Amino acid sequence: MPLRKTGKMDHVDFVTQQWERERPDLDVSAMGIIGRVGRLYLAYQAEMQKTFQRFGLNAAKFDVLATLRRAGAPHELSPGDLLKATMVASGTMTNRIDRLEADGLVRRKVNPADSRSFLIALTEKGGALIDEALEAHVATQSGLLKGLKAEELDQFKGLLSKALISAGSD
Amino acid sequence: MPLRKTGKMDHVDFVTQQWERERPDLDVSAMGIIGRVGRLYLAYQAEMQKTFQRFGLNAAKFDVLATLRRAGAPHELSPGDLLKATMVASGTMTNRIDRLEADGLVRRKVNPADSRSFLIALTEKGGALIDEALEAHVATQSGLLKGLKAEELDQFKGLLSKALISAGSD
DNA sequence: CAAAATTATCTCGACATCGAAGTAACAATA
DNA sequence: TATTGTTACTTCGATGTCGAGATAATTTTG
Repeated sequence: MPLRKTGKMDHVDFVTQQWERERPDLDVSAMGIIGRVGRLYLAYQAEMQKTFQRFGLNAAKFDVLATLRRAGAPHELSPGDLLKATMVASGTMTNRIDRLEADGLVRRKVNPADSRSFLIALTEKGGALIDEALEAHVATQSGLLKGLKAEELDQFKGLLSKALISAGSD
Repeated sequence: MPLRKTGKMDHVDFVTQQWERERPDLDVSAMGIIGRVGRLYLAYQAEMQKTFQRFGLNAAKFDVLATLRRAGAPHELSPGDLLKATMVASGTMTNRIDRLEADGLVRRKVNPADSRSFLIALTEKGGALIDEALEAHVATQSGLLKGLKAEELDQFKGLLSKALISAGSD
């Protein structure tokens, strides 16, 4: 008789329970945490993507525009700077810049200090768009967390930081 | 003068601080949580991928094999069942099954109940591999969380569940 | 029972990503 | 200054994903 997902069990509970039946020799308790982090990440991505789409953007484009914007005036960074900030591969960044340039949201300027490089600069259009999209984005993010009280958010943030350290990140 | 990441500030703190300087009108507190969930997800993925690679797998293949394994004997599901369990698009699942079949880890069997469909079955090789890989995987997951005490893990799981509900998932 | 609607899977083109190799410019050294 | 090494970015082939449309089988309806 196969297990069924019932009542208030979420998907991660269901999977964990399946494993406990099939491999009772294994301790799958960590999966309850890590699985939920994964589900939460996907839920956040899906919701934030809707916001990006309202502005003709996706997460990749938003990422680059936002990095330029929060770098401060004159909103110019080299591809290498953007690489470090966004943690993508080099070819990926070239591609992202190409597409943003095609959209007229950034432009490649000569880098007087180093002609192997460029300065990627927000255009006027790009700056206006990211400022507007950002406002919607932070509203979306606040909405995603509105079910948690201030005290819970503090606790949550603390545990996330601890978990990041435990995972060897940051 | 650009901000610098210093001392025990993590990346998310750095980004948040940049935004507070550039857009002090916005409340970016939610970003501190959602950003950390993202970083944590990436850290987990990177580490778990190393385990998969030791067995010649990636997350996509592991996902399918594990779904078949935990479904219980006879370890057969239709592509549609796998679709529902793994939340990928239909073409993605076809591709995953093709590759696993090429590796000799699953095979397509006729579905006596419905000839539009198939049964995707673990081969002996696939079953042995996923059983072995799973043991390594749960060990990896436990290791990722070893910096948290049992009480913290309980709290964390509870907050993750609340956050999932708040995000409208599960 | 035949026609229409639904369902299950596959096909295929578009797109994003990675990362190794290529190109060009800069920096260090003799 | 000529050589050698390093750095910055781009190119390009492989891979994975999505999702709309195609195909074939099943189920529902008249």
